[in-house]
Amino acid sequence: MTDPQHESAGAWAKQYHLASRLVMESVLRPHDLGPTQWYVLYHLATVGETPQRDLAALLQVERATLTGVVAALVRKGLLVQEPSCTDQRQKVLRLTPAGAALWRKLPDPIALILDTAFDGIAASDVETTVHVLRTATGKLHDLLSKGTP
Amino acid sequence: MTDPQHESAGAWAKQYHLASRLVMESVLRPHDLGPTQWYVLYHLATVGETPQRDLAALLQVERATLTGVVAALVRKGLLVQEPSCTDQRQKVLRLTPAGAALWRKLPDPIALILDTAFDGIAASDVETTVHVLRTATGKLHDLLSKGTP
DNA sequence: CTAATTTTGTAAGGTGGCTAACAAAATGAC
DNA sequence: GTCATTTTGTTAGCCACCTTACAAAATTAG
Repeated sequence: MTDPQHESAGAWAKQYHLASRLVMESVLRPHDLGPTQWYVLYHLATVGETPQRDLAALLQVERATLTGVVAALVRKGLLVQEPSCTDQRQKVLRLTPAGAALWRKLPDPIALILDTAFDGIAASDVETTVHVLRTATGKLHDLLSKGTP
Repeated sequence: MTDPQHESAGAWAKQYHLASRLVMESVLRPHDLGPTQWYVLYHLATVGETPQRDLAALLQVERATLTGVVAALVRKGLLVQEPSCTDQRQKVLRLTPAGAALWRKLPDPIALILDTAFDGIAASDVETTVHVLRTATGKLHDLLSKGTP
């Protein structure tokens, strides 16, 4: 899906993203977790029990997507999903002991990626990159909201 | 899937990538094409008939993935897949007249994305961005090839 | 020439993303 | 208090990508 004719910052953002996802997947594969599954565990382990609704917003995935990811983790016995006592529509997610134990053994793929990827690159250049990509992303979102009212 | 704790250049590459894919999908949706399908048409329209094997390498997708994409386009009558006369394992892909006609009517989503996203950003900043992302991507690939021999 | 190996495409099954339609619970209007 | 609306999660169906395993054709070894 790379496009040799249009080689540009756009293509490189994609290349970087794919490479970092490959690293993440290769780190997590031995533990039988996908990247999104890891993010869910990460959040529950560091922040504690969380309503599923909030998690969808935090991870920026659709409710329906999270349903599937959570179902996979519940199937593996790593977390439980129980109805909130104050609002019976909501479900609260919490690590099981097995989930917490797994988390303790898990490497941190994000730290590995950042340490590897930006090692030796000037901080100011990284800042410029973040700024350019953030600006570009904003413009694309503007286009989307204008183009599709 | 964004990760507020680790918000960094890593997350922004992803954000940009997702935004550009959304733009591409919204441009192509009226024509009932997905991004990868568009890239296949793009290549066949600008370069001419191509062995499926080569196309997989050019688009950087797995052979198995391309099988599905090509099948969808064949189903729509936009291209044909015929065995090579010199090597009967290979299949050569070529636009049909219908595919060529559709291509002529199609907008160029890549041009739209690049024009929108990087408009008004200093060329030197874009160059820095490309350099940082390319370097970071290279380091991640190094890690992958060393880590998994 | 035959037998082993490599190359090419396909099939099956999983992940993770989306939308749309739905049911149940909570909330607001009146 | 009842009825309409909003919120929450699930289901079902689609897309694009992956890996593994396979079959058929081509190439290489002997």
